[in-house]
Amino acid sequence: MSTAPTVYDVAERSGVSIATVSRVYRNPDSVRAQTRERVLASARELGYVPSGNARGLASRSTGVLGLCFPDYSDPDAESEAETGAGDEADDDAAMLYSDQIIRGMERAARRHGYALLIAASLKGGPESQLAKVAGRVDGFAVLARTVPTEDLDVISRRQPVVMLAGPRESDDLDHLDHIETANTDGQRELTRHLIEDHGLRRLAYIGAEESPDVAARFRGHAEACRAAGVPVSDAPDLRVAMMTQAEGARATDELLDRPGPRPEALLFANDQMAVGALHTLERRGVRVPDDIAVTGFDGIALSRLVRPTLTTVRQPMRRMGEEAVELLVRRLTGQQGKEPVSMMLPVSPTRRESCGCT
Amino acid sequence: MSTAPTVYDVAERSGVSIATVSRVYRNPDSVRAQTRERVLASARELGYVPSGNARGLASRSTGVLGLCFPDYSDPDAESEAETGAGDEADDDAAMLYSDQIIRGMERAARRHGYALLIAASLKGGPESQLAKVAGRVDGFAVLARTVPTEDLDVISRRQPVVMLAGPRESDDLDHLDHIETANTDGQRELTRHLIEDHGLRRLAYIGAEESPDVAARFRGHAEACRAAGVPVSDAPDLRVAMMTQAEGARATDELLDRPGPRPEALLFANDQMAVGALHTLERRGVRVPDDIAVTGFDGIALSRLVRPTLTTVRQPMRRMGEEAVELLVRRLTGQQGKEPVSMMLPVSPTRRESCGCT
DNA sequence: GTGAAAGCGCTAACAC
DNA sequence: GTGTTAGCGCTTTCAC
Repeated sequence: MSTAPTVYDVAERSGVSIATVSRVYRNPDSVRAQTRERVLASARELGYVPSGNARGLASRSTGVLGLCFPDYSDPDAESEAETGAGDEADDDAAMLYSDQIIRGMERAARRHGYALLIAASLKGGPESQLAKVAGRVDGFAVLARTVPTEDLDVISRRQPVVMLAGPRESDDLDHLDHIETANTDGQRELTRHLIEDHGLRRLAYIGAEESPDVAARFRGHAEACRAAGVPVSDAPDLRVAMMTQAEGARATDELLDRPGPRPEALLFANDQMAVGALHTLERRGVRVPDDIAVTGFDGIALSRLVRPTLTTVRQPMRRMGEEAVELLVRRLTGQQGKEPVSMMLPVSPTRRESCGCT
Repeated sequence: MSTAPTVYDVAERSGVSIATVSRVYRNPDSVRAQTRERVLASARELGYVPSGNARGLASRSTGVLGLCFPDYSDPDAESEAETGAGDEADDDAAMLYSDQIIRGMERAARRHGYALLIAASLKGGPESQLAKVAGRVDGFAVLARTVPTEDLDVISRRQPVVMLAGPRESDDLDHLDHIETANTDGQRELTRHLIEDHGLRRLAYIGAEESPDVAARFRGHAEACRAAGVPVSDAPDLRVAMMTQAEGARATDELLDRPGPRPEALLFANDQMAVGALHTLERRGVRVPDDIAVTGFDGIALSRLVRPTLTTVRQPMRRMGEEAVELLVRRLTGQQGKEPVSMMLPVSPTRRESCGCT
């Protein structure tokens, strides 16, 4: 792995100038075939590969798009741990959000000739992965709430940034492009379904604290309740810290142990919690959906694997990745005006067994 | 997006030299706190982010690892298309190999402070994605048969490269590090199970042409047959071009229509084909596993979703990604000797319904 | 603790 | 077609 050969080495070995070597790689047709072959030959002999760094520096573009997402490793490990024996589903069947988005972005990036740089953002500060990614790509997407707002603000001044999933955080970031899913619409429809089609009226909503996504979903829930004349509080009936299976299981116990009539339906702000609830309910001998309905949100693979299968709202994460890339590419090619773009992707309420359908 | 601010801008604005600005980002402690704050402040005001390219050029390292994988988009689209209505499983539940490997690599890379650059390799030539990736990373992994051997040969002279899945191709690449799974062992055990535990003797093996993985798997199959005195040919009973569901379905028809006694078991070289076979068998009214056993290979998520659930051999793709990163990092830090490493990861034969178990 | 200066390997005018 | 010459923005000795 001594020192990598450079244009100079190749130029010297093939008796041309470095400019010609460069041309062979950038625009082969601008070099006489014979010369080109000679250059390519010595490049091969030397083991020459153009330095992406030097190229990027000189040409001011990298041909790479990026994605920053939250460090899910902890919650993930946790959910794996408490899933318990016999249920390997979480381990490899469950595609995380980030996986889906990565896939979508990679596909779209490929179509446009870009590669994809991915990194989970750990710590903040100047040493953050965010800065690293930002410094190495032509533009990138960030999963909402992954990084401090102010950092994004700074970075978005020098390159296109698109925020994914999760509403606009504040007016400060109003100049950022932004793609979200129809959280409110999806939850409103699901709640309406429970009320009108299944005749349920005692609904309990469970979500995390301080999550804009949860807030949007709860808003839809509340709207549907009010529209149907069903009582609903101003906030979720129960708030958890992390939206994991463990927390969903615990929340279910707490809800069932509360005095007063048992809820007819448990509406969770995500699938993971709903799955945890399913476990708890089975343990307690409460039948789903006969005794109580359960719904989730997201449409993760696991939602189709559990029994009963989970009624949920599917989010088009893959498409979100694709749209993000399309938008970035448009920005980079100047096809997109100055105005910030705000896009809302439709979701798909999916009725399965846990609400009493089928 | 005008022109991005540089060290010079920050230096000037904060009244220090560019060296100091650089130090603030590389080694904050080597700068007096007061100076540091001043620099950071103007950086923030200017919207400064260090250029990864310039950094990489000057320091000769990128802090990025790479992965090149084959362009699966065609086969994937195909399998999605023919899956037909009502079966959305393929669409978002099925994690592809590459997804699993990406996840494994990303996790491991993160632990070591690296980001991950991923790219599907399309065309060959100097313009290939391979060269692009190679030029932008400190080291990378390649899914077997993704790129021409000679290209790898050249590149591996200047940076660590590890081949994933699939045996050594040739002696030319003997100096490359290499991680594979125990294809032969896994298939041998599965075939043995069918013969000894289920008493089956008329086995048909279906695999692709020219795939080293298939060759290794078939080898295990043949060994198990011979060890049990079961007749077996020198090659798979049927060879397909692509290992898709469609081909698996077609192959099943062909096999069942052949004259002579019907096979007691269909052993496919991957899960996708086996799933296709399941569809065909159901259509023809052949019961699985009562009338015929079916097995796959890989352990994709879909294998657990189909009915009957598919007996298969699970490959630890995620772990493969992790091991690849560990190996690359060891190479980069000089912790790994000069000798090429060759690693074989164990697989997990997984007995489910389609072979008659459970 | 901070500054000055010499590259890192390539691209992009601009000449020839 | 091909060569010359400046940088691109940073890191890195080596002085001070």
